Amino acid sequence: MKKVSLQVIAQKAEVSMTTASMVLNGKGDKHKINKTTQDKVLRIAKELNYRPNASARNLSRGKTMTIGIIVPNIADSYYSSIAFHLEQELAHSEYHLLLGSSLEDQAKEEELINAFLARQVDALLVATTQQNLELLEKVNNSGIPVVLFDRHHPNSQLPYIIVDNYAGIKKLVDHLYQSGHKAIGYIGLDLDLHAIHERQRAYRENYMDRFNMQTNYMRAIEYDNYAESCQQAVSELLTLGVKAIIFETHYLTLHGIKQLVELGVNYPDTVSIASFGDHEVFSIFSPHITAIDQPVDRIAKECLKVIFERMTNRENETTSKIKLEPELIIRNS
Amino acid sequence: MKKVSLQVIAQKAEVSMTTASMVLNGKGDKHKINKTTQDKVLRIAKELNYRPNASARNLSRGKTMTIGIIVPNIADSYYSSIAFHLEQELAHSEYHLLLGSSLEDQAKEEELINAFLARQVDALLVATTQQNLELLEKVNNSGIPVVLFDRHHPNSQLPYIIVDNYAGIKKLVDHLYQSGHKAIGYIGLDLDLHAIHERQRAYRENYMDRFNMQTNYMRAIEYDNYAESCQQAVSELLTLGVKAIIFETHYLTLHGIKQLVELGVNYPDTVSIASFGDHEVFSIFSPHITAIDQPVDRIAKECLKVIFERMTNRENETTSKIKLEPELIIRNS
DNA sequence: CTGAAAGCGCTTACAG
DNA sequence: CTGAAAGCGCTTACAG
Repeated sequence: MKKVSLQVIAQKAEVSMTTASMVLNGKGDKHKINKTTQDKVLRIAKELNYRPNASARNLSRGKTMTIGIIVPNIADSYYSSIAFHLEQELAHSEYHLLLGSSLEDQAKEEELINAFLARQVDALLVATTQQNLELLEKVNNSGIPVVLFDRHHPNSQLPYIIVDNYAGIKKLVDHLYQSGHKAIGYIGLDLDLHAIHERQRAYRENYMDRFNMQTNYMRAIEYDNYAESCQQAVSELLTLGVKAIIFETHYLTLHGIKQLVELGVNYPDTVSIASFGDHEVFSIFSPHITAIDQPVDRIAKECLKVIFERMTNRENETTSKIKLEPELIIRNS
Repeated sequence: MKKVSLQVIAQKAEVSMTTASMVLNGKGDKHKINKTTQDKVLRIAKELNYRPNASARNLSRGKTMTIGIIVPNIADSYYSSIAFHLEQELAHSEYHLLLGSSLEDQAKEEELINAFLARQVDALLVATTQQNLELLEKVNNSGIPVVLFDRHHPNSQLPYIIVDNYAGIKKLVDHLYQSGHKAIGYIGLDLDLHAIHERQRAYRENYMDRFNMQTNYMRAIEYDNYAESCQQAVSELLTLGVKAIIFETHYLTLHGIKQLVELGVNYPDTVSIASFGDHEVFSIFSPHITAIDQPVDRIAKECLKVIFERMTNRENETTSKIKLEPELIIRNS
């Protein structure tokens, strides 16, 4: 498995590198190259197991056929399944994904953006911390398509694909209320993200304000040690006599359940629970957990659609802003 | 954000590209370049927000600072957390991960290997389908370090990091037996993987053979529709009067539980369950699930260690074969 | 201490 | 129909 270069192919086929290159790039017909010549080049390339050196190709084409994707945490099932769907969509293209986790950290995200740019990614997909929006806009304006997904900021002009966070929580609140619950708690994160603000606003407006609640059943906990904080918040709300709890993310739901189990509190008998964000296991363990489903496959598809549109029609500056309607899946929690 | 190249930096700093390049690569001192000159170059590069073009650098260095990782499915929590740990370990290096899912498919895996090679990855990490071992060995011998993880084949000379599959299942069998179970079922996959064979052999030798079991409580189901098949297998085993079930992977366990829940079969009262492969939720929902834990962080660390050793000491041809001892976590299932 | 120049392996206008 | 040659943006032996 010696490195076989275009030059080698050209020599063996007794043609110029130009010809070899054209044939191998499928431009043989376009350049009206002899069928026989084409076949010969192709055959030799195959025999020698020729793999064009992508670095060289990238350099001269100015394209790398790679898309950078930055998420808070690739170990999070939500993000990993988006990555999976992206990958599947790209499977029969020449594109590949370069992966990075920001851990919700501004500096780390910035590093990743810069590193990916240095690597000349053709596009950037980011579930952003929202703290590098300026940089991302510069990048986007400089010609490298940037698409935000999962999180965006209303003041930013960047294209995005998100789920309607407000609507999602509203559905949860309405569902619980209609099920007869008056004391509905909410456990969320204190992250400064628009998505989070929207979810919390939905809870406030559709529950607290609407029913003029006096007691504050809402908790916004620290992201850094959300596991324990979440469990503690559950206990607090329980003490306050809450009869239902909405969790802002699937992993908060998981930790909330953990606490209920540890406390021996029965759900939904003693307290109902509902999750923004579905999880594979919510329809496995008993009782099944009511949740807002975020359509990962659609998110992935739309992201790529926007990217490829922007990569082809440079003129088409229609900033695509897509807000998907999340679905309420009523189960028995 | 115009593209600023080395040339631009060199001009502004009034030095040659050679000098600029050396300084920016931290080789200024080595080449005894004037402190003042160095500062000037560095300052200008910073001002202009210089990002060296990685394609060009790759081409001339013959290195890409990227590691290809191929897993069966990045949406699988086990693989995504390995990817996460790899990424964290690499966070302060210049390395990044190029990601691919093979879906247990030989052709797809081969495509990924070839595509990654064309992209000149510096190393390849693969949880292989075991069907491209020859190719992988060629790659490895050609100087690009290949490390298998999670799966390997005894006949292959490739370095690997795996967990002791045999020991893992043995621990599960022994644990269940010591807990008083005589009728222990086993639900696994019919994939032709050494890891799988080892697990099944452990069950056969340490349970079936050892206790001379007449009835076959073992099921090896199709990977392609494992969800339904697994649920069906659970029902079958239950009918046979099995009092405990060992699941070969964490996702089989999940689907097994789903079936028990649907059937209204109580665990561990009616049937005990144990999982090869831990999962975040096993210690959340009640009852907690007894499982064999595969140390993802150690796997990630060892993979990189082997890779970097091989990348630095080309002579050191010690094929590293590491088998990690998996831990039995006894919970109440 | 610093620079001119070759080279990495492709692609692609240009010429014939 | 096909080729010679410039160029992509770096790195690095070599020379001084």
